[in-house]
Amino acid sequence: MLQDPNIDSSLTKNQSLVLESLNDARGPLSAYSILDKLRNKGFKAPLQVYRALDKLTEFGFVHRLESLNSFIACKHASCDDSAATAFVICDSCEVVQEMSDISISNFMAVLANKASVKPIKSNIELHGICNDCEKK
Amino acid sequence: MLQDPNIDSSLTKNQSLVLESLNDARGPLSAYSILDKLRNKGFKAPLQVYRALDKLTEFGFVHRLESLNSFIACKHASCDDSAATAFVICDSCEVVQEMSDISISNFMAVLANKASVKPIKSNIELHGICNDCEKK
DNA sequence: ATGAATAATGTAATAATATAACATTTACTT
DNA sequence: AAGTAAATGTTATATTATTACATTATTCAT
Ligand SMILES: [Zn+2]
Ligand SMILES: [Zn+2]
Ligand SMILES: [Zn+2]
Ligand SMILES: [Zn+2]
Repeated sequence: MLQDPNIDSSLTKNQSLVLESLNDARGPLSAYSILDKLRNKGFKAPLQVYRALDKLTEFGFVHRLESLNSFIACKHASCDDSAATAFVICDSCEVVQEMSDISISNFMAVLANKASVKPIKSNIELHGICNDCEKK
Repeated sequence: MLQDPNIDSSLTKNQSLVLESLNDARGPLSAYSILDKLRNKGFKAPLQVYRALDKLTEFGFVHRLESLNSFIACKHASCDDSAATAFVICDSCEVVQEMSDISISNFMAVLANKASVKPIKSNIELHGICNDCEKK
């Protein structure tokens, strides 16, 4: 084999296929729509997708959008554990912006402190109408 | 009838029953666990619960926890539309704290502005381990 | 009061999302 | 090569949510 077809050689075949699907998509995908896209690559059962998504999420390559029951490839070079991320979702065109800056992490740290909770994972999703859709 | 049994007389019977279930619960409930609690009050189908939850959410009496696919009664006198709310969830004991102050609203307004999006609804959920569970 | 319009409900069927269980294969370590 | 851990294949099932359509209750103008 001349070249590793995986984007990241540490990924397994199923993980690579799922990540490619998400990278190719212009928006978030449900697990079952990923399954449908990968049926011609041999995928037959939802668990193949969910297992790959679990790992990809663990690695930080994929995020789950809780309010949409769907998944999206990380748009950042690396969303390490310390960096909290927020998603801004247009309810009209379904475009998702992934925002990740220190002010988000700081805000969540303050919130955790106020609530006397040791933070594990934060989930911030803002639904609205994007500029382009608003103009129409 | 001497007295209206509803907490809020504007609520219908099904809405009141669902809200009472959530008020009685010590944590968030799934729609199906609400259904089970209300079978002895005549509930037979999930739609009875989901329809009541839709209205209660619209009125601001109930919030949906997206990351848990579950619902919780609002702990504030009134969570009006302008006040963003954040939920802090202990992954060990499942206690949920509802936080609502102006800094949360301000933070989401800044986020919306950065993303050039007109905000509709925000969802902030922080998972962690609460003080009590941490000590154990 | 009466009838039209609106809102809420009842009920059955089905769709959409996610996991459990167990056998098999592959990759890594020694 | 043998042993271990990780990943995969496959079937069945659990959980969450909605569609569709008939019925009943409430509201409001006449
Ligand atoms: Zn990311
Ligand atoms: Zn848009
Ligand atoms: Zn509230
Ligand atoms: Zn706790």
